[in-house]
Amino acid sequence: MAQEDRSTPNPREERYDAQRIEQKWAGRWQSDPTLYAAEAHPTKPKFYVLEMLPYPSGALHMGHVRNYAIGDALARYMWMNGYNVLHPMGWDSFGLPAENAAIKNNTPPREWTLRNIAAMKVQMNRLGFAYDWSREVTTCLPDYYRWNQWFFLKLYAAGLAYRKKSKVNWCPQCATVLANEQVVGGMCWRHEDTPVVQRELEQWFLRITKYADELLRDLEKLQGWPEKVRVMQQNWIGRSEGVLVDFDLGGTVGPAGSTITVFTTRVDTIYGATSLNLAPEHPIVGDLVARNSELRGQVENLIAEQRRAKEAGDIGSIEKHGVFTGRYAKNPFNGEAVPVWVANYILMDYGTGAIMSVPAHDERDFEFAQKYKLDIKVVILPASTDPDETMIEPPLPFTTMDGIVVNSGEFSGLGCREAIAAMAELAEKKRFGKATVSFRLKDWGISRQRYWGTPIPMVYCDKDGVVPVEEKDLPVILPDNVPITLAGGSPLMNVPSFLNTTCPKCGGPARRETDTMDTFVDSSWYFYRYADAKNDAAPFDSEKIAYWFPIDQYIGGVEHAILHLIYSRFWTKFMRDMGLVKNDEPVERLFTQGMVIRNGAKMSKSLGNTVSPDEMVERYGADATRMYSLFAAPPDRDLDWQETGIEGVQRFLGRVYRFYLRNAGAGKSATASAASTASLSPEARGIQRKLHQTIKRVSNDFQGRWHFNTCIAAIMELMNEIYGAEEAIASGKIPGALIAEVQRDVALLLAPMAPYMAHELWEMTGETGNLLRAPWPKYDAALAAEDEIEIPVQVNGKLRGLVVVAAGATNDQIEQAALANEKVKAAIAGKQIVKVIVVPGKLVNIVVR
RNA sequence: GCCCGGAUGGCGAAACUGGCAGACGCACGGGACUUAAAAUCCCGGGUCCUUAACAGGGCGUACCGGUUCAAUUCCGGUUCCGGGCACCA
Repeated sequence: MAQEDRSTPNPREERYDAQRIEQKWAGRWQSDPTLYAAEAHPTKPKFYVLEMLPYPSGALHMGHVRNYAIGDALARYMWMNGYNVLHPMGWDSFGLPAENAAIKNNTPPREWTLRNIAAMKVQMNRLGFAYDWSREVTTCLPDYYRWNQWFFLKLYAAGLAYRKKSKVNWCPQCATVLANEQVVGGMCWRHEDTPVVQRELEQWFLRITKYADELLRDLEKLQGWPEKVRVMQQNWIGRSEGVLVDFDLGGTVGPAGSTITVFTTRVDTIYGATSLNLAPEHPIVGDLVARNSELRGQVENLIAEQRRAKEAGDIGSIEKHGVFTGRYAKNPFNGEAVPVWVANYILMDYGTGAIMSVPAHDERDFEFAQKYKLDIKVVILPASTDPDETMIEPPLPFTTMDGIVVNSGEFSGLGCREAIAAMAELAEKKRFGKATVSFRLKDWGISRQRYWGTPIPMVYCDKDGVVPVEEKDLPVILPDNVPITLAGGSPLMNVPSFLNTTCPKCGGPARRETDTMDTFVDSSWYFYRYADAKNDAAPFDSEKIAYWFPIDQYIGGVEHAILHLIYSRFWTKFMRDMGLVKNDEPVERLFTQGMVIRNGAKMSKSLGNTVSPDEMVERYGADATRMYSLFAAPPDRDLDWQETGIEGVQRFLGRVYRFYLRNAGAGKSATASAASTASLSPEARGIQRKLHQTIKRVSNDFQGRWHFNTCIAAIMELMNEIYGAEEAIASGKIPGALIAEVQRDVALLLAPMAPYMAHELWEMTGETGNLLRAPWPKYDAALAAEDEIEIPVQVNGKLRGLVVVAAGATNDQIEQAALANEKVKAAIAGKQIVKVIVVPGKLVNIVVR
């Protein structure tokens, strides 16, 4: 084999060959499992950085790459800043797609899932993400899901898991139940075209509503979360304060009682109530219409209509109508009898399913009352300092809270807010009502009639009823070889060896629960398991949690702002109350990155605008792929993927690489060590200044707002300056020691964003130590400072000239220089100077007349 | 309807605290190197007007108005785009 001649540059060497470099380092990194291992450390500060774990669909998509590129950059930056970093990864690996795949390809869900995990792990490693794989969590394996079951038993024991028959959201495509949170505009969150229907089923619920108040209140603590997410959760919890008031129907009505309790946030308007409107599904409606078949039919129609509207997602826009029951109810405040109606715009699942209708002061009631010519009684007037003006009739409906109550007996003359308090007090005293709080948040239905999930560890015994599995008998193993169909009902019902068991109480024959858990249970606490992933005696050791928690930085898509993040918060609060953890909240700082889009639309298979990470890595390398995803837009904004953009980043990396190649051994050949600033040539001083300015900009962006696009731009500027100084380098005006310093620091600055390149460059400079443990470069403010600065001079706010002054010039000196400028002189010639504004170091504005 | 974002060249974007609008990159045009191409390196560029050219001037950050010596930035109003919530009583 011919030896290559070293005196002539080999063109293949000059080329930046991403594949060669990245394969080499990937091999080294994977052979050292301790490289990214985190351990509790006595002196180093800890930093737990976490990205949302993926569902193992089989391949990463660009959204993952962006998410993980951000997290990895941060993790590497923190390592280099001396932190003990925990940066784990895992797999949200239960869920329906595995069953669909099983049917389609005749592959068992477990096999399909584990194969996908293996494939995606290869992708992640190829991309160079620095995860501590010794802490890997795979939620579909018994060593994880047994703790789901364990937690379920604890929740059950605490009265926070309960079973009830209820109307549930059913997706015909998934053939299973959905939580309220998974219904998006009446459609299944997974099948945008499939309307969700209502079914009545026995379901397991978790009592998240017990924590509703705390979940709301603690949002205040989450100052490290995006405002947007906090507002979304606040809306979702939907707390509203109101008053319950009992209206008496007079005499016996039926099993559902003889009073109707309404919920209102505007009890101050109760003297204006002119009817009482019930949800069609309100239990008392049946009693009210029992003796009238015509009415019964009409109510049936209302129920059907409401259900249809709910399924179609357009409840909220249907025309209001209703039927009069022929009955009257007594307003306990003024003794008036008001007609009782059943109306299609009243919902059973909010408040009490019954309202008092106040047409004068509620838009919806107003619309309803107009249609049926019901009375409209004004009881609120505009507040005014002028008593005569107060009597002006407002345009109806008049819904303000800033009004004065009138025609309301003893309450007349009060402001709305005072009236609400006084009326609530009276209601409570006279025992026909009380102040209360209503939430939009509902308990979390976790039963799924599916195979590929955590079995709910409960048993049904004819003698003892519902009995929990004993802790020592966990895990309840999900059996293999289960025939999967998408017909209704859990596939586990057809597995006798699973279904038939013995009662933990009496030992007699019993049946297992065949429903499995919502996969959001898995993701509600997985990040705790990372802290102690191999523990087989407990979900985790509380001391390890105390060290690592809360998560310092969580990064993921905003699509999880409600579901995953509210369940996780709930789970943490429950674990805290159990005494397992000390933190009230799981996540200190949350970052939600923007979507990756292409041609202005979200990437999706149906649009055919997807970009494959594998293809990008193959064509441009992992570094270019990662770096482009950081460069193309600030991380919180949507990113429009453009093929030509990634080429630019690749070109830049090549440019950096060639700079090192051409100046190999710069440091060694240098005779002088770090030359003193005074002795540097102007060219060298320019490079030195730019280097320190660059370190400053990059460091600031990492610490502050994470605008990686601008820190990459800063490094590009530095390289442009270096290329511009090529002659000075060749002529020796720039000392080797300075070039070596640039090379060292640029390798470090690139390390979080382009780790392969950074490691290669680091090695090229002759360094042998682990780059991740090398300290992040420090800038010297004095070296970064400019000697002289260019100051724009404006005349009447318009740019008229530029003057160069020393960096420390006084305002007087700057002003003199500005007035001496020829262009400025011309612009102010013949005019009178009114004022001269000097902003030190920034600008001069001369105001003339 | 309510709440939250956003709007800057042909494109992605920058301007962090009210102080030169458009850094950096893409695409494009020109040049160097090459037999040629690729790669690489260098240069150019918001827009309109005046000019043979050198230059110079006007306009310009969605739109209208305000505050200020000075506004992409602050205030008031409007439009469009994206997201969340929605007969929630």
